[in-house]
Amino acid sequence: MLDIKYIREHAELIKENLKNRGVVLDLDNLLTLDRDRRAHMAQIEELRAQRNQGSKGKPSEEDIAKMRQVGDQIATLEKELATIEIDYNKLLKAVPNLTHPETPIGGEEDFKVLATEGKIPKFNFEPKDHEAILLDLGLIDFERGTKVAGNKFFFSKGDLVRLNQALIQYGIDIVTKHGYELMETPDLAKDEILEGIGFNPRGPETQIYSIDNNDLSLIGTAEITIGGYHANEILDLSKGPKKYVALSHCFRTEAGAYGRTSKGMYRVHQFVKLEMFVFCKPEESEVMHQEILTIEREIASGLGFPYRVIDVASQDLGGPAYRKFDIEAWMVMKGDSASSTGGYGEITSASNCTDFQARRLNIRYRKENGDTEFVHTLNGTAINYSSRWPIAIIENFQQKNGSIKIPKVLQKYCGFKEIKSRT
RNA sequence: GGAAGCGUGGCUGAGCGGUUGAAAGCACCUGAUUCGAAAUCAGGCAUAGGGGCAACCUUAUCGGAGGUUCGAAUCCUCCCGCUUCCGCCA
Repeated sequence: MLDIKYIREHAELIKENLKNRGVVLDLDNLLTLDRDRRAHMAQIEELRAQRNQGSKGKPSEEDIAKMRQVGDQIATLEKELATIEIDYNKLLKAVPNLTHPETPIGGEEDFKVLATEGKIPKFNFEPKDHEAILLDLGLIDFERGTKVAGNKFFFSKGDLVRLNQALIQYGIDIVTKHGYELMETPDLAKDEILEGIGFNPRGPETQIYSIDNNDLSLIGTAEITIGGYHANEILDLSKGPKKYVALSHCFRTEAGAYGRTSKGMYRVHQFVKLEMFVFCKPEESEVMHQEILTIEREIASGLGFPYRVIDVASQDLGGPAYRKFDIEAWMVMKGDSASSTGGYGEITSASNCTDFQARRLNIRYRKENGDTEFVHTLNGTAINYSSRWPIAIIENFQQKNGSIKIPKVLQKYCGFKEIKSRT
């Protein structure tokens, strides 16, 4: 959520930003509602002042009659105000965050490549996608996953499970080394927390599973629970930013997702993710954004598959992000023609959300002069399993004989150097 | 899941329909006293919104949301949380 004062005073800039982000929204209507809202508030306050004055001490019968009238007027105005505020809040929450000046303007394809690392593998055999490899090795069961929980759920088995655990151990060791406090979070959160972070828990376009007869939803990422962790708090950031790394399950309905990019574990309803989250002062957020990206690269580079870093374009940012860096790993499954051996697929996303989330979650910090100010929040993927990180490993390090070489850094965690068929 | 009790400012804690944004104490800040400190004395000490160049004015907030009333921290309803007891259970 943006500050209405800022919107009021920078209407043209906001309109430009809406255009750049491809968001259609009637800003003039919001400004009209804002004026109307404040006018109503002024009137109500005036009448309340009258009533407060009139109701002091023991009023006479005459005063009571008069105040009863004032009360009726207040009630009428309050009803009008409530109606105005429904539309006002809906519109205000729909205004996306401002955009970093260096963010490329444009759609999904208009990202800017900031860095490329590693060599694209050259296979002296026909490489397979992870689904085929894992099925051949007997380490994944989609059919029974579907039987038990529905399409896009699956069972992981044997050494794949050990690989998953190793990935998390490896990720935890690297991130905590950088001073991030390790947490495990609830896998469910209240709708108000989801909304504060910028998710839409219910409604036709939601990506979130919600629980019936309850205000709880399954979280799509630990970003939700860690953001909520400090909701309605005034933080002490005098000793530096608050940095967390949190492990949770992630649940996504992925409504409408289909086609080639949904193959195997790329787009699933449930996975596990280790997520970094930072609360910091506004002047620190750009540096923290770089730090998160650096840690993500350290994790990816250690595993040894090729990847690139992109500066995500304006229309692909989502509402809360001011700027977003994605790491995309090379994956065989991403080959989009018979001639190509692969393509890039997103494995991390690091967002600087400035004060957009903090404003709604009411998270501030105490400045040295005693004032409070909204913090900036940032989040970024450290690593995950049952989804894209194992894909990158399995597809890049597959061998001609159908086995998978395990990156050296993982071997001490999982206790084996390769995954091979047991038959 | 059932029953009872409770949720008031940074903390302790009064108030249970009418100058109560809220007594008192602790903590904290300023000043007096002191060579300095302690003690003592005087004063200050919540947050957010709206208006005003400003001094200032005004509204809201006593777990949350509604309701009753001319008027609610105080009464009613629902929700959330905490404590204790019972039940159930990894």
